[in-house]
Amino acid sequence: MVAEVGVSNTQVLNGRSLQLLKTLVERYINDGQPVGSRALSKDSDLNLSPATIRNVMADLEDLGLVHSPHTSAGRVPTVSGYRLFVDSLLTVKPLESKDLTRLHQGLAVSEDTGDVIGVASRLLSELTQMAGVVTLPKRELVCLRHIEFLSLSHTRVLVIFVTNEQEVHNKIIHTSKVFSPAELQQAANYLNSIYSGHSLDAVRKAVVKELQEDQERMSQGMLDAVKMAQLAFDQDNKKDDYVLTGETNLMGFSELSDMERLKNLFEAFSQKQGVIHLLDQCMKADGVQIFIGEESGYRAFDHCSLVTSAYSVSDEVVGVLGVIGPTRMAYEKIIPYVDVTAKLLGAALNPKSTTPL
Amino acid sequence: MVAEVGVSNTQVLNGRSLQLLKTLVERYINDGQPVGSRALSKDSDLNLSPATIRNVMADLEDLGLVHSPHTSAGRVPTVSGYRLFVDSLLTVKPLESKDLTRLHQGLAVSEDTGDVIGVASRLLSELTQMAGVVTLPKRELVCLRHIEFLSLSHTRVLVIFVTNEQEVHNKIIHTSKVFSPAELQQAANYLNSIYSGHSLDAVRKAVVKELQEDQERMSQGMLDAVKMAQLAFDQDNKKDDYVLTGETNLMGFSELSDMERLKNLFEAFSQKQGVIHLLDQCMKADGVQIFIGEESGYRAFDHCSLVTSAYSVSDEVVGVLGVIGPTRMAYEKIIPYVDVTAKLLGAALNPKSTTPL
DNA sequence: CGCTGGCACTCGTCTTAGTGGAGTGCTAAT
DNA sequence: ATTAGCACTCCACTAAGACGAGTGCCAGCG
Repeated sequence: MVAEVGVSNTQVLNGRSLQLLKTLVERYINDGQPVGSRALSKDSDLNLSPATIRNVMADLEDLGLVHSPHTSAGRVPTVSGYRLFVDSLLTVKPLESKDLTRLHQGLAVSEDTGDVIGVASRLLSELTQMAGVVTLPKRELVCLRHIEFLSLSHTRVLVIFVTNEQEVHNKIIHTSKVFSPAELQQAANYLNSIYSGHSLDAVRKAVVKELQEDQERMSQGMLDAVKMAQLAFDQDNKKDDYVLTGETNLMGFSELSDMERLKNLFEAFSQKQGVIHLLDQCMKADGVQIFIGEESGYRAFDHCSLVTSAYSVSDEVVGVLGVIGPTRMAYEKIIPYVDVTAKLLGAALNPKSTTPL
Repeated sequence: MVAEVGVSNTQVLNGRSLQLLKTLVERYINDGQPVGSRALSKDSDLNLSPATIRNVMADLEDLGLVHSPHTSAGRVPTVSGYRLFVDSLLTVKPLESKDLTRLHQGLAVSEDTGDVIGVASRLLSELTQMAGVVTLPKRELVCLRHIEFLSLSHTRVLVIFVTNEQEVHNKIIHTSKVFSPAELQQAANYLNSIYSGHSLDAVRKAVVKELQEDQERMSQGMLDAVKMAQLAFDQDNKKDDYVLTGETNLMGFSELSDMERLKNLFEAFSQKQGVIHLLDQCMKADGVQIFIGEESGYRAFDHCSLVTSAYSVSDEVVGVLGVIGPTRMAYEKIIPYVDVTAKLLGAALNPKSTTPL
């Protein structure tokens, strides 16, 4: 049932030890109490006496997979223990059908709520009873549909652009000269005719190139338009961001009942950049990725785990979503939640049937 | 120094009792411990023995202004006690100059960060070390500057409209027939020419009126435009909302260290509607308003106080801002913070110099 | 050699009892 | 009206003891 697995230590764990580690982790995840040899003896179907189990536990402890809070307590999995568990021992439970339908109806492609990201985040937190997080799609991979300029006053121009299906972004730029509404309209028309349908990243690059190379063969109007486009799509136009929901769910967990910890965690949430960096790392790999406790490298997350998955639109990874909860979480249920949500969100964002502008 | 004040009770408190209540509240706010007769005797400059003070305290307790946690503890102000204190006894401290400059530079009118609301909220939480909240300006009092329609697919039309200086709103509507981009452009032009510069509320009313009365004398194009406008400005277009920052500051206070309470509070924050309703009540009155503890009527805020002030643009109240913290807060400092911030925010939002579109 | 029962030991948790201090209410005296 | 004095209450803290859970180790058994 459980294959043998080599660990960093030269020693090889046999199937029985792994089996025991597995039931230990499962049991600990269930009731949060350190689990003793007697309980383990009953829970596992190995028919071993508590004494034997104690010997095995001593080995596991030597390997750093479990840990005893104090002399006369049972064992608790360490981070390495959890890691081994999720990597090799975990038996993922399929999603319950009611949860699956819940996800489907929430992220139905027909919906044009304009806030699919928010919906996905709420679904994650609702289903898992922990915190759900979804990054906004990467703008490099987002395609421009329409751009518009509005004069505010003097040289202040409001740029509005629509991406993908229905996302609207806006930014104020300062132009070098004063434009009439008609000129702005013309510039927008020009840019729309050329760049509509291209990714923002591509547009940015093209704009830079044009300004370097083709200045002489462009009309003044075209030149103005391109210059404004450059201002509009300037680097950190819209900083990476994410939607986090269900933070309050985290306040129920005993491992986060320490106010200091909780405060640090919530501060990390509102400062965002740490979380963003963490999530960015998950963009690289496909499929479900997990950070357990201190693995994340951020002190605020020391007692939390993060289960993430990248989501893709037309086979291109555009963002990450995931669930944040205490290290002691039901990974076997959370993983499929995250996995399926990522896939459905990708599908919902797909520019599919709708005809281009 | 302290005037006599009638209370709901027929009995009238003399100056001495009030003086004592005042120092009691001040002292309690300072160190959070129930204050005893001996301490009060030393703190007040009345030169009374502890025994006398005890008699006064018994009176105050009968009036429900103070309360004893248990037999041998000092007294703690009740909600009524706090109320009397802030209404009649409080000596407001002027703002420290460094805080004043901080506010001025943060809300300097020249800034066009586009996020003055967020800045105001952050300033409030930063200066008070509690949570800052600022409602978005009321849309009824916000004036339309420009409207634009973009066809998404079939009958789905994206409406974008700009209000005041630089705020951009968007919404997707479903039209009854399919429009060409040119038709949409025409409709937008028509609406802009008529309604630009009017408040959203006025536009909504005018639209309804036109549809009822003047249908026959309008062209088909005008009719379509007005119908779309109606969809766009339909009632709860953009629900009232607010920006809340510094929630984590609240996690340090001992009166909110109970996880259950804290969770309720944070859930109220994320559900928003309760807070919105509370803040709406503050729109009516001008100047600083205070809700102490259970006065708010929301259980989640039972142990919190809310110090608010409406902010106005050109003498018209458009929103509310405030500070949320534990009931035991330094009102004499918080009040001026809120007061000044409201005034500066109003000034920063003023359409002043910028010429209309 | 692996497994098991037994036993002494450790340690956290809970209860109980005891002590000290802070602060009150009441009463009698000024 | 104010005050000093006194008995009383109640919380907070500490110490001690009982209990229970679980361990480590050892000796015996297949």
